[in-house]
Amino acid sequence: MVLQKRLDYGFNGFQVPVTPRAPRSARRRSTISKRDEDNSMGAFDLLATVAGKLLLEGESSPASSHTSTGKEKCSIVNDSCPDGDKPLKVEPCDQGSCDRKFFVSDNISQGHNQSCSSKESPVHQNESHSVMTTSNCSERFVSDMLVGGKCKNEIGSFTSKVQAGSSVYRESGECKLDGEAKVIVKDETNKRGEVLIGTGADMCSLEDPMVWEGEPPALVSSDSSTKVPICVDHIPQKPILASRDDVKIVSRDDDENSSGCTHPSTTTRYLRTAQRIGDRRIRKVLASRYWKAAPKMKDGAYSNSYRDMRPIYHGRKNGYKRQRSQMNMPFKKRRLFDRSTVLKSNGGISSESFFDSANAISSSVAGQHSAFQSRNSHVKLRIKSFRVPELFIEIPETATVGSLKKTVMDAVTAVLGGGLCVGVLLQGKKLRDDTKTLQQTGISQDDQIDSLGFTLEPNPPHTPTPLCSGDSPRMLPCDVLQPLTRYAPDPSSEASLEPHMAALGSFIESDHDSAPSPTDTSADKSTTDSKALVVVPEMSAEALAVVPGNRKSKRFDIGQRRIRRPFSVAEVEALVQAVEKLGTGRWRDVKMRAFENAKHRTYVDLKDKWKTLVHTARISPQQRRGEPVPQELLDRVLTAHAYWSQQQAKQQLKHPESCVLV
DNA sequence: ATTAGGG
DNA sequence: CCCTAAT
Repeated sequence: MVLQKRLDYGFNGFQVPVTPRAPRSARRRSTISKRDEDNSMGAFDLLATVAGKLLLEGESSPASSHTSTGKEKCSIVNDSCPDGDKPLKVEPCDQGSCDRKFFVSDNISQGHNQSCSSKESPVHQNESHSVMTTSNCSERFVSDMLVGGKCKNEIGSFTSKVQAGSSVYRESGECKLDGEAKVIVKDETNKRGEVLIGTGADMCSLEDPMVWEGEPPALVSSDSSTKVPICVDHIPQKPILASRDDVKIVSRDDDENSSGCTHPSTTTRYLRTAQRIGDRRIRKVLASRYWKAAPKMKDGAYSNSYRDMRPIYHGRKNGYKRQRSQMNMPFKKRRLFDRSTVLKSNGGISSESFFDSANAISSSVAGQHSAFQSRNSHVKLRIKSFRVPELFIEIPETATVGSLKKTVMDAVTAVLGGGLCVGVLLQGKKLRDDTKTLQQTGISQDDQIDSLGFTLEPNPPHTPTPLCSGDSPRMLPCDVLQPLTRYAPDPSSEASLEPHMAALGSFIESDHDSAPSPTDTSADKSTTDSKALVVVPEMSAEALAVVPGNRKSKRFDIGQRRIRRPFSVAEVEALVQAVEKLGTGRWRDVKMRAFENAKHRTYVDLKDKWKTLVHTARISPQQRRGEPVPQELLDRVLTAHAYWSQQQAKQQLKHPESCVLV
């Protein structure tokens, strides 16, 4: 048996909150709640436009692992870059079938990585590029974001059409938001004459053939013969004017009704190895099923266990076993094998531990978005880009590039398809009342428009709720996870307040609505610097998982494995304390007592955690993994376990009749 | 819906 | 964490 080497790539800025499957309880819930509807119509229906159309597309796409298929959305462009950072970018693309709008490639030049990219892509050295590499990465992508086409709202209450023109600004008369406002996402030719949307090689740095393996990603053009790849991070040497018709993307939303939706959004993040220098972490992590999705992988390639703590040989054993058993498995079961292969981590460059605290996909609209007041009293906005939270990916060295692409794609897709909703921030403050008009909120005012921001959030925002927050759990300040806030050298991150994601690791659910967002404090900062737009805090992944944002996300949700959320010491502490008090057979009570507000922790989870705690306490410290649990707690675990085991035995002696014969 | 255990 | 069986 060969130990499988896995490459860990921390995607700074991806924050991949692989949308966790909704808790069972949630999954059982009714389909579409009122809230869903409300949210679906939330701010500009960007959710539907952006998340729904773009991301979910990957759902049905075949699992292609070969780069030769040209179906991958994730591309690793520059392999010449040493071990250090491997920039990746998520780009909107269209494989012709409009199956997916995103793909990831890594051709972003980085400030500290100039030598690499410059070699491959001379263009990176030009002035326009320096912008990206230095402080304006995200900004650049903003323009990339093309939102357009017709999108029929599923709720059917209204139709919105957000369009993005290419270099030529265009306004759609059909664009309607709640019948009140028109949002035009415009991609304007920038001053430098750079156009983000163009055709063919002009658009992206194709110096490196690897960029577009197979068929070049392109938008579906009205003229089917014309492919319009959208790569924002590569600044075309010359401006390319594309007519609006050139950028039409067929929406898959409602096959019958949706005609076209264009909104490729691009985000650039850096893909980097989790550790420095050629350091490839060798881990055997993730359940074998995580990797099952990666086609063409040999048995040995499968990860062996999800606990990262099992003997290697289990890997093969399990992989084989699963592989076989899967064949005779009902679909319901089988689907579980195709789960996401991504884990979310703190993404810290040097951070070792996985930690999926912020389950929030808190994607934020990074970068500036400019707004324009049109003569029709319409508010025109240009959203430069949405930030995709950080992702953490692990993949065997033996995996193909294609599988890596797919893995990344899946991760991104999972995140985006998990039910995103759009949040609107003004002056750094979140606008929660969806019923207010842009006029009322001030969005339409010239002086306010620059402080407007959008965020992509993992879960539908709470509907406007009363001031009282009693209904929602609050986040404990403790257990703040610093690493989470790490982002790639993206200038926009400066503007974004990182701290917001901090507390997500807390076992106490945070309350999106009531918890003051860090953003609030920087309102003035946003205000003046249009570049620094929003930041999006909030949302706990949990919330995300609980209520699918829309039908699509719902489908996506199916079979989605819950994201792994290691227990924090604080949680362990709470668990231990509760068990000491209640015993080991009353998980329901333990849950209610200590994890009432931690919706993502079910009593089964607690029971399982206790099980592992007992195990952990029994093994040598050297064998333990993950965030170390204070020995003191482990001692208490053993003590409590012993005590309650004894109690249980006593009970059985007293009431043998209740004892089940084995 | 819970609990207990194996995977 | 998932999945099941048994309550």
